[in-house]
Order: sequence, then C-alpha cells, then structure tokens
Amino acid sequence: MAEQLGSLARTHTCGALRVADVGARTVLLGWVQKIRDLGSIIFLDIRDRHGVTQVIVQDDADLLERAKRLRSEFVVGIEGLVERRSPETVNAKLPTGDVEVRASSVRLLNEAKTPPFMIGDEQNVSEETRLKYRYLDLRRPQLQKNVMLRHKVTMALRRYFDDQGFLDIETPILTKSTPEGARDFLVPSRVHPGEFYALPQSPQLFKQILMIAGMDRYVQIARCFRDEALRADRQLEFTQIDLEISFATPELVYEIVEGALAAAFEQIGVTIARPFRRMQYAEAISVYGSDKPDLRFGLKIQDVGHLFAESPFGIFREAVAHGGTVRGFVIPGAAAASRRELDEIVEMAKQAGASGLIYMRRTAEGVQSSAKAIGEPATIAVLEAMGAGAADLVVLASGAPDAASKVLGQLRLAVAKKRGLIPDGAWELLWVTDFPLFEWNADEQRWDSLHHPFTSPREEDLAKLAADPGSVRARAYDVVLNGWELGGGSIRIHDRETQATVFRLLGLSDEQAKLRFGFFLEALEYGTPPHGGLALGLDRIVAMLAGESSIREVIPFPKTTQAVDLMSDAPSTVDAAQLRELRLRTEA
RNA sequence: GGGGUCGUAGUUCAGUUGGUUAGAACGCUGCCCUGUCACGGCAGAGGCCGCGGGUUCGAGUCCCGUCGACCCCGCCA
Repeated sequence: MAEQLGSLARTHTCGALRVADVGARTVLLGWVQKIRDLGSIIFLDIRDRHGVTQVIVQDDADLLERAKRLRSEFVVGIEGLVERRSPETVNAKLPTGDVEVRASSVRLLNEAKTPPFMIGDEQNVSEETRLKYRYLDLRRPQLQKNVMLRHKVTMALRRYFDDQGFLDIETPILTKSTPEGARDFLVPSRVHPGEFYALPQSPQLFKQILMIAGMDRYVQIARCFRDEALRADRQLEFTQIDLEISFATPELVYEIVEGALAAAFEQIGVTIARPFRRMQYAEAISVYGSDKPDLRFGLKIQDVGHLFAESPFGIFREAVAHGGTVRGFVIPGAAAASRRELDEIVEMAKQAGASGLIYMRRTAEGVQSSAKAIGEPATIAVLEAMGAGAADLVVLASGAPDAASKVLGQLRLAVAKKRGLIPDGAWELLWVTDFPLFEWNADEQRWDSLHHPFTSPREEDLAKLAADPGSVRARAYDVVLNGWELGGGSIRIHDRETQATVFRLLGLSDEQAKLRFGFFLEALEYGTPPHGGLALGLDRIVAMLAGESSIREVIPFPKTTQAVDLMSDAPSTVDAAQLRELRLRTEA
C-alpha cells in the first residue's frame, strides 16, 4: 500500500510557504493532520515540526480517489503548485494561511493506526496516556515548541560559555560511588565481580580536578543521576550546566552565571534585570520561610514574639518563654474572608506542619482574634505592629524561630496561590548567600554538609570551625527564580588542611576519607588553584522559560513519579544469563 | 515511608438516595456534499465502569484490599 520515497526531495517545510512563493513548484513531506472532504474538493492539512500547510485536491478524479484514502497521521509526499488564496479564504491563524498547495501528485509514504489522541489538537490528555505514546505526544505543537526552546537555550549557553573562555569537557558516567548525599545508581562490573561503578550525582570531584589540571574554566552540559523520590521538578536523571572557574570569587561566579541566564532568557525575548538581588540565607528563612524564596508577591513573615512575652494566651507566652517566638504575615484584603475560607487557611497551615494557626482582623465592632485569650489591646498591638489595615487579615503561628518561619513559608505559598496573588510574567531572580556550612544531624549525632563537603567556609569564620561549627557560614550560593532553585554552587576548599578539618567534623575518619576521596585529596596537594563554580538545572530553566510547571514537559522521555518509563516499560527484569555473568543474584 | 486528588467508550468527561437497556462531546467507520480550515448533513460501531473481594434482592454508586497516574511531606551532599 505504502509507496517509496524514491527521488522525491523536499523543497519547503510545512511552515515555509508565503505569498512570495506563489507560482513555485513545491514538494511537501509530512503528516496528514486533518482531512476536510467536501466531495469533489478535498483539503488536507499537512504538518511537520515547522508548521502546517493546506493542500487542495480538486478536478483530478484519480488524485481525489487517492486523497480520500488518507487518514490522520499518514505520512505523505505532496507535489504541487503554490497558489495564492482568494481574500475570503485566507486563514489568518496560520503563518502559511495566505497560500495553499494545489496537489499534482499525492504519494502515500506510510499508513498510521488511528492515534489514541489527536496531534493537532490542544485537548487535554492524561499524562499517563501521553507518556505511553510519547512519540505521538512529541508530535504535538506544545512539546515540539518546548523541545525547540530547549535546543535554543542549550545552543545559546554553549555560545556564551565559549565566548567567556570556557572549555567544554566531558567527565565519566561510570565513576566511583561516594555514599554521601543522594542515593547512587550502581552499575555492576563484569570484569570485577562484586564491585560497582556509580553514575554521577554531579561531576563535582572531576571538575575540581580539572581546575587542578589547569583547565582554568570548565563547562559541561552534564547528565546527573540521583536515586531519590521524583517530583514535578525532580527526575532520576536530569541535566546540569556544570561549571567551574579557577581563581574564582563569588562575585566572578555571579557575573558569569547572570550572563548565562541572561542569554537563556533572550531566547524568549526577555531581558532580565542585572545584577540580581542578593539575600542572606538567614533572611530568606526568617522572612520567607524558605531558602528559595518566591519574591513575586509579598506576605512577608514578621516576628511579633516580643508582644507575647506576658500574654494571657498560654501557647504563645510559653513559646516565647522557651526560646521560641510568634511569627506571622498579613494577607491583604482577607479581612472579609468567610468562616469557611478561614478554616481553609487553618487547614493549609496544618498541612504545612503547624500545630495551630491564630488569625486576627479588624471588624466593625473593633478587633477579633481567633484566640480570645489574647485580648483586645494585644490584638490591636499586633495588627498595628504588622501594619495590617482594616481590610487585612493577620495569621500567626508560634514555635522555634526557623520552624515557625518554615511552616509560615509553606502557608505563604499556598495562600498566594489560592488567592491569586502571584502575578503573571514576573521574573524574580536572586542570589541566596551565606548558607551555613553545616547542619546538625540529630539522628547520627554529627554535622552534615548543607551543600557538600568541598564547600569553603568564609575566611572570617575559619576560627570558629572547631568551637562552633553551626555558626560557620559557607561561601555557597544558590540562584533562585520565582521560588525555584535554578542552581547552586560554592567556592571550594583548595587546601588539604581545611579539607581534612571539614571531613573530621563530618565524622569521617582520615581512613574513611582516604578510602572514598583519596585520589581527590592527593590531587589537592599538587598545587590546587583557588576555585569555585556552580551547576544550573537546565530542565528547570527551560521549564520556567516555557511556562511549564513540571520539568517533564521539557524532557522528551521522562519517568513517572514511580520512576517508570511508561513507553519502554523500564525498569525491567533481565536474563538470568546476564545476572550470572555479573555474578549477581536477586532476592525478589 | 506518610498525606491528598483521580481511575467510566479510542480521548476528555457526566452519571441523582444503591434500582430498567451506563450517557455527552470529540475521535473512529460508511454514505452525501465544489472553498473548507472546530467544515457541514445522514447513518453506525464502540464499555470487564482499573483489578480483586465484601455488603445487598440489586453496586459505576457503599465497605475492604490492591494496582496505576498526579500533587505535597519525608528524602533530594
């Protein structure tokens, strides 16, 4: 049934033809998107990734007969003459809508089963169905647009880093397991039974070694693998724009990364404001309850603990007495909220981990607080201290300072979303700086790196390393866009002594450190330049630029939240023979 | 590991208090149609109501379990 392509050569893509082409002979190769059969005149919409062109079949009985046999998604070659459409038949919705192709031959290159969903249609299809038939989903305009945007962003970044003197260098995919951080994906070695490679969580040590090797500026669009739970913004494998710079200061890293993001934003025609705003980690946590604050809206968290030191309201008074505090934020215009809306807000707070939430507002009769014990004068004092007007609602929660803020930070996001406080088209980029170097791991009774063990402490905090590790700030920084962490990095430790001190604080004996990172520690001793860098999440950047809320929309073949590829059905069992060769036995 | 939302025709969905033969739209098939582009008209096919159990005279609907998709917490140096 299907015919050969033969010598049929494409002259134009399906998005190319314009009035200037009228009179030209053309060959279009593509998919049948739509057939409008009017009897003795048939219109075909032919699609490729460049666009859609209308083909008209008329007069020729044999050709009409052939066209009638076509169905959606058949692959065809159309030969014909470009004609101008009469004014009343122009289709303003198509870039090619001023012209049409009068077919002189229709070649059926391949048939297609009826697809499970329509390609040219914007109708919603469940993600499950889309992922199973990803090759069809990828034909749809939205994903084609996203794939093309990703290409443009990638190319722009490669050009940018080349201009900035970076070398694009590949690092191994089969590498050494370093059990800190995320769970590794392991690859068994046939040659060394019982031993395993790990897939890189990031090329961290290799890029630092490239600095030791004198490469000066390194960049790689690197696939990274982490065997952790999946989310809208997290996949098992994802792509980082990984970079490292010798003789780097944070300022230099900021400048280079801001330039890179500007180049990426140019691809959607947006000029971003530079330099980016900066915010210390401590402020981000206390005021926004998050280390990746969304600055597109207010609802800033304020501390009013001092107003409750002697409050008759026991919960707040006790919190303050025991080193905690009372924090909250103002929801503008929410004073008129119904009982049901108020209950919803309290429920959202509980979902965020709050044990309770107090709200207060001004009323026609005076003021009202959901905790009557607080009393009218104190309620007025809080409303005034927080700058709440007559139309506003105040919500309050108590707890340890950071914990209260983190709960309120989640509530802040939920409230903003629910009440439509997030403006469209806003791009709020910032650097979050001065992260703590360590966080206390209560389960293991030791310090953990907040970033990673190769992060340099701030020089003025070096003296505190031994006595008070929790107060040591890192030379680490994250770049945040609209509440998404786009990337993070640090100035690295470049001397063996500091590195050894940090390992000890992390509870790694010299022996363990040598076993895991021996090659790296040895390399450090051969003239390591001061260096630092950062990694940007390419999937997140492209998703943001594309206006998508999940990175699955910018990854051609993503996995489900249960880590399954619905198209290929990976992961799967393997032959017993394969396992034998690897000397592996499974329990399941 | 925990919490939540959702599984009904190829697709997206509706389905009342548990009650006759489970509907709509789009898609699909056939016929008609010379300017359509969300073509139009006529006719038609299409269902293990995710799966398994239970309650009941009777279950798409109620209960238990299970599988899957998505969102969130934990986790993600």
